[in-house]
Amino acid sequence: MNKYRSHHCNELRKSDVGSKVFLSGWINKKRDHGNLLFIDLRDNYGITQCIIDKENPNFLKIEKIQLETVVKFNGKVINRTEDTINKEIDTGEIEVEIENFETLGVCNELPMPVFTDQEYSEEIRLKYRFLDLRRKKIHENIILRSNVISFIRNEMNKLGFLEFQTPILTSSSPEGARDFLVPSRLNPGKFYALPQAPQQFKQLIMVSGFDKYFQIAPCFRDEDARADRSPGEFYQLDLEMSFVEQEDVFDVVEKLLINTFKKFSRKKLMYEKFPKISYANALLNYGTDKPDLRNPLIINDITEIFKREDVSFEIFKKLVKSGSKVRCIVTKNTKDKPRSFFDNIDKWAKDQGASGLAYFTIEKEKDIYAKGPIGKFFTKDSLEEIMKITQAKIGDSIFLACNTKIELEKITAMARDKIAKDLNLVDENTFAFCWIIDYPMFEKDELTNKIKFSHNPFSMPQGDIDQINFEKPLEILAYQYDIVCNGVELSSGAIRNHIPELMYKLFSIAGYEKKQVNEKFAGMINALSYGAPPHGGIAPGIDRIVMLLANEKNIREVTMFPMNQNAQDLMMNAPSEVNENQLKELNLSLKKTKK
RNA sequence: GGGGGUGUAGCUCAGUUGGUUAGAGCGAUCGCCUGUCACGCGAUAGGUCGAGGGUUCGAGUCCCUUCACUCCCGCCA
Repeated sequence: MNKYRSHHCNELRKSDVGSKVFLSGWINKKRDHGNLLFIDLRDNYGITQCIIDKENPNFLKIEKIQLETVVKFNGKVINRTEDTINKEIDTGEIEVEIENFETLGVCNELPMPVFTDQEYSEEIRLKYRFLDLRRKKIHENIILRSNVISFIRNEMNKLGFLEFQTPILTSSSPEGARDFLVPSRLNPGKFYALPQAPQQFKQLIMVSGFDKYFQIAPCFRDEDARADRSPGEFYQLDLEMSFVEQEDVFDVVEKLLINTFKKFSRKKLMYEKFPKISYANALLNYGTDKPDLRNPLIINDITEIFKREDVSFEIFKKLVKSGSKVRCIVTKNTKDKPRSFFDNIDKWAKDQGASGLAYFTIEKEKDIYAKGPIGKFFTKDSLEEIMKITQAKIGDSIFLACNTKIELEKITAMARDKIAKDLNLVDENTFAFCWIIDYPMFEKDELTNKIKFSHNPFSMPQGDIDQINFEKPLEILAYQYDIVCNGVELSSGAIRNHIPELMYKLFSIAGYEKKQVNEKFAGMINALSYGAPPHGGIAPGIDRIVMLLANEKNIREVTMFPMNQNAQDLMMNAPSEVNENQLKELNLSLKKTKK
């Protein structure tokens, strides 16, 4: 038995009544009745109520102890009377009668209270993160994170994956996000980069013959923060497998995620087998490549309707003639919704910078007709055609917008969320996973008009290699895939291109000469020339998985020591200035900045 | 880099149309209280109203500039 505690603070029960114990923990709360004092003593495991009265010579001293002081109490476990039992806590049937005490860690006046349900500014929470982390909700989130990670690690081991560490100091790569750079003392003027992901290393592990690899890998990207994106660093379950096709990766990850989500959440899973949606269809039907499938609304293209003779909605017809498209969202059985419902959505769309959302409702008296401001422009036949394309029924309403493809995707995606919210269509108690597949290998940079890799330059293009038409690079699809859950992008992965000649070819389309590829991806391109197995993998984001499981909207709620939006650690004062000597050793000098 | 929101006591917030000495709860300090579990009661201390400038007889409140935090866009192979 150690000198600090015989039991932790969530251990004593009725059966312990009468025994002498000693507990250590934080003073969570005092209730001082003047001649009788209740103290809630808290540790990682729970709370035990301790009690002392003025008969005890220590009473006055204990009465003065500040909240959050760390103390050790010696005492006797006593029974609580029936009417004083606290059912809220596990130790609520007993209490500890304090005999004497020892202060183990003093506490100054607190900059923020620990025991309250109040929200505080992030600034104060991050500066005093060690106090913030004592609070129940976030304390439990961090424990959840630990449990999720060890569960995943265990599952991966069971599946025969080997866990390896890869370098943190590596080389900068030209593709992707901005790198964090680390100057090299021994190589003046040269820099390491922190890895954006262990991408090349995990492929090299496959070339080295290890067959199945995983790692809970830190990834570093110098990009601006969002609620679901930490600045600087985050963690991925990085995994890679040899001799696999896309479906083999899907099998492993799908089972792993289903097991994990079933174990750590009570929410329902909408699909036990993740639906697969092509990138092109995702953009068409949801307006985004990270659709929230809890939302049942679907976007349809009805451009063709506006080429018909019997449709007289001239504004749209004119735009369609000049290349615009028309897409629509059907809402089920909304014919009796008040006018304000429709107008609010139209007004909302205008607030988003769109030209609004036109709408009509399909009704039937003798014949089918459209009711609403633009209803008169549609004939019975054209409405029947719309109903065929969109699966709309009588009593349903149709919201439509006309614009270029990209603008339409943007506004319809937002409208889909907005309308579902207004109609309360999203079941918050559900997880809806899906795969997004068939990503294009290349895309056109809107600014420069140049062809660039749309995702991972190491992905394998689809189809027979001899048959690929490199003249039309934008039509080449890749074995590249994402997992999306509730509209959150959880991971992306690919079957890799392990054929050097094909790699050079694809890089040349994106504007890289063979020499550049050899320089920038030296380790990997070289390795692929010495017997590389076909391989592929994926990397689900750990932080976002825990965020979903903890039902949090902000990634800092599941991160122990996060940085703020400006990538500063307010507790550790990072980043900070360094002294002249350090700079000199690194062969660096600082430009004078205006201040 | 751009747009929105917020900034008043240690913490969370209120503060009307610009008008007397800027308030409350929690926390702190002091006093009373033997069954509370958000204990109760009374008192005291605690303020550069984020900062700077302007309008005005008068600014927490209106205007301009600026800073911090946050959400979003850009960015995130």
